[in-house]
Amino acid sequence: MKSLKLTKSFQRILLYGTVLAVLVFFLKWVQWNFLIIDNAIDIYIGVIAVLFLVLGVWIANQMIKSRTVIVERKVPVSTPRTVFINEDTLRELAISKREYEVLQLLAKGHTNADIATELFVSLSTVKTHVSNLFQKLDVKNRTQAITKSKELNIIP
Amino acid sequence: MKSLKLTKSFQRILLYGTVLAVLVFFLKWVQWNFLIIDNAIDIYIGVIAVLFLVLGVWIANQMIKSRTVIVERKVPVSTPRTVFINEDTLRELAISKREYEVLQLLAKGHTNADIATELFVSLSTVKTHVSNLFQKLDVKNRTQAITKSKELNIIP
DNA sequence: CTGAATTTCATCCTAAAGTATGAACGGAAC
DNA sequence: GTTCCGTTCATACTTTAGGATGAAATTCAG
Repeated sequence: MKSLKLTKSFQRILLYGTVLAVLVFFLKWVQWNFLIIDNAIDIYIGVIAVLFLVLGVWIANQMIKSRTVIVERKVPVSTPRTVFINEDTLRELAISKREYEVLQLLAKGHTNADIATELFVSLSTVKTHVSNLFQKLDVKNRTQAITKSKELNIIP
Repeated sequence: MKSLKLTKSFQRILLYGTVLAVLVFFLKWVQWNFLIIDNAIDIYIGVIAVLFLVLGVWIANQMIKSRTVIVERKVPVSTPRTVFINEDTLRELAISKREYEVLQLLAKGHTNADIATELFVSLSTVKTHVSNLFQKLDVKNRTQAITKSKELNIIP
């Protein structure tokens, strides 16, 4: 990246140098020819002025290709849902892996009995997990647990 | 707007004209002084060249200012959630106003007793509404009702 | 290895949810 | 008017959820 930039700068310097050299030779030639005509010094100076004016414009254009102003524009993007799970919150609430599995199934609308079957544990175990979840989420029932979990982005 | 732009252009032309006039006087003065020194024509031409080079750069900058490119950059903004309620789905499911009120409170995690109190109706009424909702949503309990309602975008 | 946290399970009890059925009332449409 | 629909309410019953408590097995870091 840096070598490329240096190369480009070098090329530009070479270009400018060449242009200046050609210009100097051209000026010397113009000076020679115009000096034959007496008192044509004003015309000569005019030519010089125009030439350097154009050169100045050209150089400035080369230096600043175009002035680009970037305007940020806020565009609402429809997110499919909150995709990102807030794992920090999950850790803060000290919800264990197993409890989180229960929470996920609970949020799907499964009953405790369903969850017990799916996780191959007893109904008592599920109830324990659920009760612990309620305490950690600071809610009183499973519907509040679902709502709060979605608000906290700890479930999709 | 257009008159303002014309005025600005006029001001710019006046500015350029004044600068040129001042420059011409300055040049004449320089020419006068330098002609005293014999063969100082090269130095004089150098001064002219530098002056008009700078002038060219300045003019180019002035021109570029009016050539500023504005690029809009779209910044995605995450919407809080799906804001739009799918009222078509709501009508298709034939969910009545009162049932929808119950559904909204239900989705907030309120118990049937809470809903009864808030809507000034009896617990029996709420239970009836809830049962009807379950049938219309084709679910078996309130947690499934919440999940499905959110999926169908009929509640926020 | 020991202690803390996790996971597991049980039992008892209460509260809430959910089902089924019937009925009364009012408004809008036919 | 009467028919349909939404809303209201009640009663009885079953199921599920939730709370409290205790305890055993497992895991895992210090």
